[in-house]
Amino acid sequence: MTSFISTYENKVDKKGRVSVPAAYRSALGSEAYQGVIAYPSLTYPAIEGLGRGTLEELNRRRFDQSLEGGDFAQTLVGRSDDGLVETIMSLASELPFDGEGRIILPARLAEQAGITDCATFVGRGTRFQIWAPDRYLEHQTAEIAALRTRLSGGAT
Amino acid sequence: MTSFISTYENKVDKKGRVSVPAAYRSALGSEAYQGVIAYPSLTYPAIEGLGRGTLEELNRRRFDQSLEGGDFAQTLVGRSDDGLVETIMSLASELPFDGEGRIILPARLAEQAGITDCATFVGRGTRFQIWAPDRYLEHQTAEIAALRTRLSGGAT
DNA sequence: TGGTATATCATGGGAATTCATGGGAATCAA
DNA sequence: TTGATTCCCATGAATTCCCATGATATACCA
Repeated sequence: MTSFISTYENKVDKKGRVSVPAAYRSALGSEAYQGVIAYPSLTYPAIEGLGRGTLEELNRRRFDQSLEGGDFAQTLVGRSDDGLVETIMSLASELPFDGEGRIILPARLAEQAGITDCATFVGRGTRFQIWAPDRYLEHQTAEIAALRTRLSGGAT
Repeated sequence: MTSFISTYENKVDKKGRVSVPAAYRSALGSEAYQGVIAYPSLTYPAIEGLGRGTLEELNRRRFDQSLEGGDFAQTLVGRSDDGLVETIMSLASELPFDGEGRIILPARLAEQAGITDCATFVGRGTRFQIWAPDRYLEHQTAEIAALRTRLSGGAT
């Protein structure tokens, strides 16, 4: 299982290129396709990222499940209550690495996340996110505060 | 299952390197990747440590669980009630051993734990902690006193 | 039992490699 | 041609690798 952890802040140059942290790249090491899948977060001003292998496993499991359930309609015409997955698929881009392990952030995604000249890569386990550094700082502060409250109130 | 026990105090050199106690290293012996995962404790001024295998299993189970439950959206956007795992992933670092079994403490983690030139490794079973020696001493005293009180007050 | 040899371990410093970053040349599309 | 994209190479800084040392513990032998 590919695991993305830790956070890194890298620069975005004039051409829109950013180095994907070496640790993330080596986490993807075994995958045939060298690059990542990116799509906008629907809940935060951020870009979501996946390895290609993760995306494929997701789609395969979803496909299998709809066939086993006999829901052929969903498989063929996507008539499903869960439009979320399909919407994301349409918004997703394949971003290949250049020789130095960089990707080019699609303008639409960068804009939506408010990313200009710096980008923060945030590991989330099986996926990762790319934020504008200042927005992430803000978000992270709130995120940790919420967790601390919960932990001090409940179990360890 | 890897088991970390006992307490060790080691030096941190100018480069931020510390030897991981040999006993901990041999506890990880069977794991393919030689190193540990570290993240800040959210309740103490300390660093928490795990074997990589533990982290991988955590991510794998989370991934499988969301797919089997048909919650594909969670896999894609992490729309979930527990931000706990995702927050920890963002705060965690992979610390590989060098040839001598040392790791480099990330500045952020060391600072948060108040560690400068010495570090105390504390076995906690399936995970371990790294403390500043003086803070740990203090914490340990309180911890033991609290236990004594609880035990003498409760059972015969 | 005493003493020595051997292995393991924590620690230190210097050299070599990796990594992020920047710019220019080559390629492609229109 | 013109604009954009991709490929290739250069650079400095940070990191990792490699070897050396001393201390401690363990094994071995007389």
